[in-house]
Parts: sequence; structure tokens; C-alpha cells
Amino acid sequence: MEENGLDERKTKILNAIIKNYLETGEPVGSRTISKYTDLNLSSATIRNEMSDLEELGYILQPHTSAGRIPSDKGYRFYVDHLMQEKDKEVADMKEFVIEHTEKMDQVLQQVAKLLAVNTNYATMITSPQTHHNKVKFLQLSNVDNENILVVVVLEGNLVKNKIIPIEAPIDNEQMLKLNMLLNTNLTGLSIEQINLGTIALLKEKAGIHSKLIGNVLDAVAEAIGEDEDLEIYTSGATNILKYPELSSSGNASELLNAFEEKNQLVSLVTENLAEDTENTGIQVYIGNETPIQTMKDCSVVTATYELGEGVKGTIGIIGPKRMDYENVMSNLKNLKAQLDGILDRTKK
Amino acid sequence: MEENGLDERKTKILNAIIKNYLETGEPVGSRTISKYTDLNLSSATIRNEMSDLEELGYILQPHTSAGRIPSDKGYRFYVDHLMQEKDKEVADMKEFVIEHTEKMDQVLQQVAKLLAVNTNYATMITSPQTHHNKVKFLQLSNVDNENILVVVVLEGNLVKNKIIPIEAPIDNEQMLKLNMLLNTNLTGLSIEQINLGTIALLKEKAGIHSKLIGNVLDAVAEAIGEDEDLEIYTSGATNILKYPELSSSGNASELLNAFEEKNQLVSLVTENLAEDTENTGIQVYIGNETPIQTMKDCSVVTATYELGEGVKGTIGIIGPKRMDYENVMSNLKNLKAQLDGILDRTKK
DNA sequence: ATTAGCACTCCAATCTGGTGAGTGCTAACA
DNA sequence: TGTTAGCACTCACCAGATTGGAGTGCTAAT
Repeated sequence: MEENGLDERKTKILNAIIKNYLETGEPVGSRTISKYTDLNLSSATIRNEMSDLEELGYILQPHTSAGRIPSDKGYRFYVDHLMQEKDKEVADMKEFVIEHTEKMDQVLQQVAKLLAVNTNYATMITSPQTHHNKVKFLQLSNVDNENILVVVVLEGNLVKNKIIPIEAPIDNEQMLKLNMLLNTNLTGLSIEQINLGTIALLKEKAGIHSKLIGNVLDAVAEAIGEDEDLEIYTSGATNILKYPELSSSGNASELLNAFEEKNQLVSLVTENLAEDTENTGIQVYIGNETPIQTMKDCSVVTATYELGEGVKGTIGIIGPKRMDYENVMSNLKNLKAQLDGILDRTKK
Repeated sequence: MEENGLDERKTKILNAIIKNYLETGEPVGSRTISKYTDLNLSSATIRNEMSDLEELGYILQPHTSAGRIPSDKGYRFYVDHLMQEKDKEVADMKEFVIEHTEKMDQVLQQVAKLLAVNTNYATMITSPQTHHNKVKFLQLSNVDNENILVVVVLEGNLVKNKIIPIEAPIDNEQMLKLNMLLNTNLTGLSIEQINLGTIALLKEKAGIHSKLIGNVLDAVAEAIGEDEDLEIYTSGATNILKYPELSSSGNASELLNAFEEKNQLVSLVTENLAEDTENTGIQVYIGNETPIQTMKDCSVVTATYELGEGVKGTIGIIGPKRMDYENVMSNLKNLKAQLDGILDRTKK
């Protein structure tokens, strides 16, 4: 740790400054530190040290003759080395969420809200992205003379359906055969596995209905693909207004907008999934580190949750740079652990 | 019109005051009116008239020695008698929306956005509410040994599905019979028409599967009911911040929250559908007239759109009391007319 | 009935001086 | 040599005081 230019005393002082600033949100002066810490030093000494810390880039002065506030680099150091997460209990979340909700989207919305209420920051959560869905069951039915219904059940009992037009009616016997054909050949296959060979084989066997088979396969692909489109649920966006450094700087509106037009948030997700943070699965972006330029005055903490077999989603918390990192990260970690249990139990 | 205590001259002056205030947002003084209008009167005369208008409750002074601003009553008079709607063209909307979207929810979201961009106010739009859905087709299928799939197609090719657990496997022949039974008895019925008699009949005919039939019917009811749950799409909520009288008064956060937690907006919908405004189908709430207390400093304009046979939805625009009513109302009227055409053409 | 004129009110913007928190520097100290 | 006390200095912030301008209400003249 020495190579940062920080001896133990400086580290302690830096820690004290950041802790204090996180609590108060005000620039912190030398006298405060001199009393606040247990290292018995006069304010003058602290001033000297602070001067060093400033030169090293860990803290900065908003203006002459004001106290110091942490710089991005300071926050980063804090997050990486100084802070220690609380191990807060959030056991009640599970019950709460399950009690109040039924469907996946509602659960996610609830989770976002709960997290927002708990942390007092803005939150987002994405629907889990399933890239390797397999066909479990498939069914064609006559709806009326011009349309047939295609129902696809995917692994995990996710049901999709499409109505497609037909040129000529198909009698029940034919339909039964087509259903058999499709099920025997497609069951257990993922979308990537349905290749040209399979398609050709199917078409051949279908005889005069080969064109129809083509349409059905298109519908299947579309139905599966539908799931790819990422839903993003947000909550607590207005919490942003609680932090003057964000709300008064004029770009509060831009920030809120990003939450309304959720598409801006997508880059958070992709970034998060790409980085795949070695150990904890939690990623912290401070200020300019964030992939979303709009949020350069914020800190963003993201986590990946996983429901097994590469089915992943992203949770994010967006707040001011003087975020309560300890609380946020323990919250996220906890949530991450609980999430698959919760989602597994809900109907999809 | 005379019984309002307003002669022609007072009406003209009131009109001028409101028009001016809508443009500038500043209290308007007598001198301004004296120049602005074509009735050649000195500021002193205007002052006398304004004094009368204030006594009648149409305008008010924010403080002594400031100009006048319209009161709620003033706005109301303006909306009811004075203003004349522009007949602006919004023909491009149709193409734009169709080009960029496929599914119903996306269309609605787009419409909300377009309206928000056009008007610079916050907007909301609900999914169409279908109260008289009829069953068009129904299908049970074996998915695996523990579950069967129930698919319901409703009038208008709206497809719903449920997976329900079963106690013992059902062979294909049985299944075929059940399907026949259900379809012959339920096709063409709305949920209200499926009464105890029908249910009893079905159960009797189903024999050993009567319990299953009960579950299926529950699933059908649930599937249809699902459609009732109202989706509300909003856009441009951050436009609120553009109007100081809304954003600075401290309750901007509350307002924005109402848009985030869409459930508050529901009362707008019910109110709107209940009132069923005689002629235009457009409803204007000024200030305290609004059903949502949070919006007592706003004006809210709602419209009902209809897709035939009692399938209705609500569009709403929320802005400051000094809203550009003319523009808003012509926009809404236009949109209302176009909406069914747009939605009809989209896949559901 | 309309208007000019005038005194009055009140907001908003600008300036003023005082206060306090905080710094940097220097010199004394252990 | 590291630490500390002391002091001058800076700057944001607050509370009054001052001013200018926009606007009103009233009265007297047209």
C-alpha cells in the first residue's frame, strides 16, 4: 500500500475525511479531523498532512479557505482499500416480495423499489437474459380458416405464442401430423441448434406444407427472440432530487430523463456483463468512470445476478458520489444471493 | 354570457390578460394590455376594469403592486368560452408511429412520447380496456407429466396462456375429448356469460375429469382477467421541471413520483371514463378540479379514445395551469381520431 | 365615461459590512 | 526533525440598507 504515497497516518486521515464527508456532505476541515480521530494531533499537523493528500490527488478544495472533499481518486481508494462492508440483515425482503407479487415483472419492479427505499438512491434492475433457451414443447392449432396458432413452451415453462396466417385450411389429421413432426424434431433444441439441416429435413418431411413449416419456424425464432428484448425496471429516480449536488447542478433533468428513457441505461448492463468482475460480481463506477456520460457526477454500483446456466441480469444503484458505499454494497451482495431463490419460486 | 357579469369589453380584456400570461408566465400589468389590444384605452381605464375583474374572481394579484394573473375561474372561463382551437396538422404521427413500432405496448409508449415532445408537457396513456372479451378458441395440451398447458384465444386474436399442474397424466384421446367439450360449450361466450350453469354442465360431461375442468376454468378466468390490469405508459415527466411554478414549489418531487409510481394516475383514468364528457370526449381539470390531489397546481387534460365496442383507453396531459390549452386540445383531438386506425394495424 | 397625474407599495437586484470557518505560513518547541 | 501555537489572510454566507422599476389606486380634470 506504500506505493500510493500514503503512510499509515495519511491513510487514517483520508479515511476520517471521507467518512465524515459521507455523513455530512459538507467540506471537512482540519480541526474536525483533529478532534474526530483518536490519533492525537493538532489541527496544524492535520493541515500539513491534508496539504500532502491534496497534492497526491486524493482530496480537493472546492475553493480556498474551505474544507476538503474527497476526489474521485479518493473515493476509489476508499472503496478499494478502506471501507468494510456491513453485514446487514435483509432477510425480510424475500417474504415481502413473494407475498406481494406473482409475476416476474412485478417481482423485479418490487425488488427495484425495495432497494430504492432501503438505500435512498435510484435503482434499476433488468429482466434476466436467457441466451440458451431450449424448446420443450410446440403446438399448432386451427384458430379459424385464415389463421393458425403457434404455441412454444421453452425450458422453464416460459410460454410464447404467435398467430400466423395460412393460405388454405388444414384439416385436423394433417395438423396432428405436423405437430408430431415438429415435436419429435425440435424438442430439446435451442435456437442456435435449429440449423439449416434441421429445417431442410423438416420441410422435406412436411411435403406440401413445407412453406407453412417455414413460417412456423420463423414464428418460433421470433417468439424465442422476443425474450431477448431487455426489460429495465427502475425505481426511486426521484431520490436524485434529495441530493443537492445532483439536483441543483441543472442536469438533474437529464439524469431523470435517463431513467425515464430507459434505453440509456442499457450501456450499464452491457458494460456490467462484459467486465464480469472477478471476485464479488459487484462493480463500482465513480464519477467519470461510469459508462453513461450523463452520470459523470454520480457513482454507480452494479451487480450481476445469476439464475444458473448463464441466465443473467443486472442490478444497478445510482446515487451521488458521496454514496453510502458500505450499505449499498452489502445490500447488493445480499440481494444477489437471495434473488435466484425468489425468482425461482414465482410463476413466469 | 352576460350573466357572468362580463360585458364585451371585460371579456376582451380578460382574454388579453390570459393570452399574455400564457405566453410569458409573468403577471401582466395594465400598461401592457393598453398597448397589446386594439381597443384604444389608456392604462388607467384598464386598471379600473381589471379591478372589477378581480372582484369578480377571474384574475388575482400575487401581491400588491404586481400585475394580475388568471385565477382558476379565469382559466375555466377561457377554456369554456374564449379559446379557439387551432386545427394543427399532425398527420405525420401515424406514419412515424407505425414505422418505428410493432407491438401494442410500444405503440402506446411511442404515442405518449410523441405527445410529450409535441406539447412539452408530461403525458400518459393507458392500454385499451376490454371489458367484453369473448372466448374464440380454447386448447389444452400435455406439456409433461405434471403439467398441462391451457391456451385461450379471445376475440380479436388476443392470446393468453396458463400452465396448470395435474394430478395424473391424461392420454391423448381423453385430451381430445376435453378440448372438444370445452370448445363446443365455451366458444363465443364472454367471461360474464360463463355462469354456474355452464360450469355444472361441463363438469358433469367431463366425468372423472370434472376437477380438472374446474381448474381449467379458473385458469381461463384468470387469463381473461389479466387483461384488465391496466398498463399506464408515461412520457416527458421531466418536462415538469421546465415550469418554475411547478418545479420550484418543492412538490416537484411528489409530482415526478406520481409518474414513477403510476398507480396514482389510475384515478385519472376512472374519473375520465366515468364522466364521459358529452360532446368532445375531452375533459379539462384546472387546479383543484383535478382528481389527483398531488396535481392541484397543475392543469390536467384527458381524452378517451375508443377502438369500437366499448374498448376504451385514456390519454392525459399534465402541465402547469398556464398550459397552452389550444395546442393541447387540438393535439388530443387529432390524436384521438387517429388512434384507432393506428392500433388496428398493429399486431397485438 | 375616460384619462392624466401623482403618491404609494412592493419586489428584486445590488451593495455593504460583519462573522466564522478554514487555510498557509512561520517560528517556537520537544 | 516532527509537532504545535499563533497569526494573517481568504472566502462564503448572512443580514440590513439602498435603489430602481413596475404596477396599482385614487383624485381631479377633460
